[in-house]
Amino acid sequence: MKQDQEFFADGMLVEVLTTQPVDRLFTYKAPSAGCFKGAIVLVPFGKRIVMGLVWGASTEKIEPKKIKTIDSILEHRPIQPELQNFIRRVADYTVSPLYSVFRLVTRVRDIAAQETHKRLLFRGKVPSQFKMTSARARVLESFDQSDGTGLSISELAKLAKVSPSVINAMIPSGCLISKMQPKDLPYAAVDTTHSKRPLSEDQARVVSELSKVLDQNAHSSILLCGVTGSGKTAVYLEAIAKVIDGGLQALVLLPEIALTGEFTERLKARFGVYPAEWHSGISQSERRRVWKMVGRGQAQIVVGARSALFLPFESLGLIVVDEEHDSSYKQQDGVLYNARDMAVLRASLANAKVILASATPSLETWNNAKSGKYKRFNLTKRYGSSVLPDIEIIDMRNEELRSDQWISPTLKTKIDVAINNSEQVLLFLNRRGYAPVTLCRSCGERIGCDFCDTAMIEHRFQKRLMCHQCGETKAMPITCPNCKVMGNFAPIGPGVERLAEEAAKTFPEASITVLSSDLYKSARSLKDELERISRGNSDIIIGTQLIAKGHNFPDLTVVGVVDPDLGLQGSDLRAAERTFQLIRQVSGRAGRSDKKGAAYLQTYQPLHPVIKAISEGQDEQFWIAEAEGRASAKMPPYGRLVGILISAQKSEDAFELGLQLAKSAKILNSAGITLYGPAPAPITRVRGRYRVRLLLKADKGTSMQSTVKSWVSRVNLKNDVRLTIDVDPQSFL
DNA sequence: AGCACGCCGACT
DNA sequence: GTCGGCGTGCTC
Repeated sequence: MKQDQEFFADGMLVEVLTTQPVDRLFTYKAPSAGCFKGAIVLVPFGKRIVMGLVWGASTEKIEPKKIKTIDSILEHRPIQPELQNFIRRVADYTVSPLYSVFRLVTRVRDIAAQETHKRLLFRGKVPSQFKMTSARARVLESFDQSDGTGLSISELAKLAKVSPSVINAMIPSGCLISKMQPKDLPYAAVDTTHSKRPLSEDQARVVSELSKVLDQNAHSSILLCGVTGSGKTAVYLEAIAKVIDGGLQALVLLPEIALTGEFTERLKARFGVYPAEWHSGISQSERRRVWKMVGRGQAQIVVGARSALFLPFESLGLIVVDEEHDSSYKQQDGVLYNARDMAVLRASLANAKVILASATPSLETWNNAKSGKYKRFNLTKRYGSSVLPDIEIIDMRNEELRSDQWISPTLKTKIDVAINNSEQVLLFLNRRGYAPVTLCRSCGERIGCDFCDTAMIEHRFQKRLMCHQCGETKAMPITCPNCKVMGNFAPIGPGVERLAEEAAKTFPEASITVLSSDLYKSARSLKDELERISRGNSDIIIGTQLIAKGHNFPDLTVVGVVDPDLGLQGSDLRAAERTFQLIRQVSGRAGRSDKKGAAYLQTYQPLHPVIKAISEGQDEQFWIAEAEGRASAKMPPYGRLVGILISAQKSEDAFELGLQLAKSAKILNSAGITLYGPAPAPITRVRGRYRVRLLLKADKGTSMQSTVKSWVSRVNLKNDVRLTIDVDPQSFL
């Protein structure tokens, strides 16, 4: 909800948060025209002019002659108190300096620049004696299909598939009108009545219950839980419609930018217009447009990645976090925040609603719903006539299979049947590349990365070895780096590329596609490939977790989970949960439209709780068991964790700091925090830097941040030693 | 982050 | 003498 801000007249003293890496506020004089709290300004700082945010009245006593005056105020409206509070709360929660969070808000080039203009065409009347040609007709037709906000000559030429000269020749006749327009245009208004689709009984029930919650004038968090194919999207699109009708803005977060294309088409079909998009694939000029329009309320729906959470909305009414359990919502560098949790925080500060949507919610969210903190709505049936796939276990202990093969005889017969019926098959293996390990047969040497403490993974399509930690590649060596024997290397274990090789031999008639993030240069080329597959141009699709994230293949009836045991290894806190979510999602890809599907899990551990829960459809039982395990160990969400990672060029330097911190563990203990470590990180070296870890654990109710901050600030970091604090860590590597 | 200041070693 | 290496400290 829009709010008016406090005003500071000429010469009044205000505190300003700058983008400069100094963890404090600075006092300035308000400019002659005055300024509002929340204004984005330019201020003199040392010898330079930097961007800043008017934080509030200054209470600091400082030498008057030191105080400088604010240079200028950006055209942009002052940011809402809600966003200012959000900046502060995110900084506190993640133990980051304020300026680093402020930088997430202003990470747009040229927002300080003056508004520029460009020439755009609009539709005019066709004069009576106008000579119509097929090219000219195409131009007018393309125009009528556009959203009416104006097109440049080159855009129109591209749409109508004509040369720009055709268009230029049409302008004098008056059927196209050329006008100078501000470069950053408002987004076309959403029409919430554009195309209401019929909802199933199940969906209609949830929409009507949800509406009651949306009508309340208070913040609330909602878990929208529904099996794959139950139509969660259709439900939350109606929630968005309701919020837009109420004059507020909506933000939809997606975990993967590859999904935005399909999603924006869906919004266009429902609301008649494309939404504003915000993610790393968007051009600088489009970013600036989104940023400005969001602040004026002229972008009603924004679809984006986690960073969209920091946009300066004029009046935010709803945030939807789709696939809320997805681990990519956790930012892995800079400010380490979880976009799902911060979405809930921002919605509460903005007095807005938040909908967390998932077929397989995170244990955190599941627990919040159970305790009543979140309202939970369930979609229990698949939309239309489609039914959930059968899930069967293939007990690998009873299958005869060579050690360099991974498609069991049982799975092979299922695939044969599907292909004979012209149906599609999906083989899921969460491992990129050809083989995860390459060994020398003569001496047993494992080819490792020169900069990290990890194995190099063979990528046969690129004909290179690749490090999945740092991205470094090198050619396959000719001789063994250890024993110098020539060309005697053995690939160990499967990757998707190797599985594809086996599939090609086993099913010589089938057309096979491999989907793996490293095989596509852009989101665009991946999207094209997904569309090609949807049209049925592939019999067998082999993919990593990329394919688990919501893309529909209508002819897909058989899903083979090649190695479901893979994710269960390792000591990761969330290994079971993540494996459950991943296999559940992948299995759900089988059988849409009107064809029943089946998923097969090739496991050596058919009695493992995760495998059993999935095959027996006991989702709730799984959560209950997982919750019990975590609660008894006081692990999240029933306890709190903060990870500390120290890295340095020299292993001793990192350890020295770790030990120094451990010496002052007393202040942690008296605040109810237990310290574990220091210990070498599981991956001890990444990009040539040695890593040492510490882990802090406390009871659920404990607020750890301020204690951790003062504990860490007691030590100073020398030369190249770096320390990061990770609140609610998700990875412990 | 950037920039000035300042305290050392190596050079025209 | 004085040029420039980069450790230290400051920015309203």
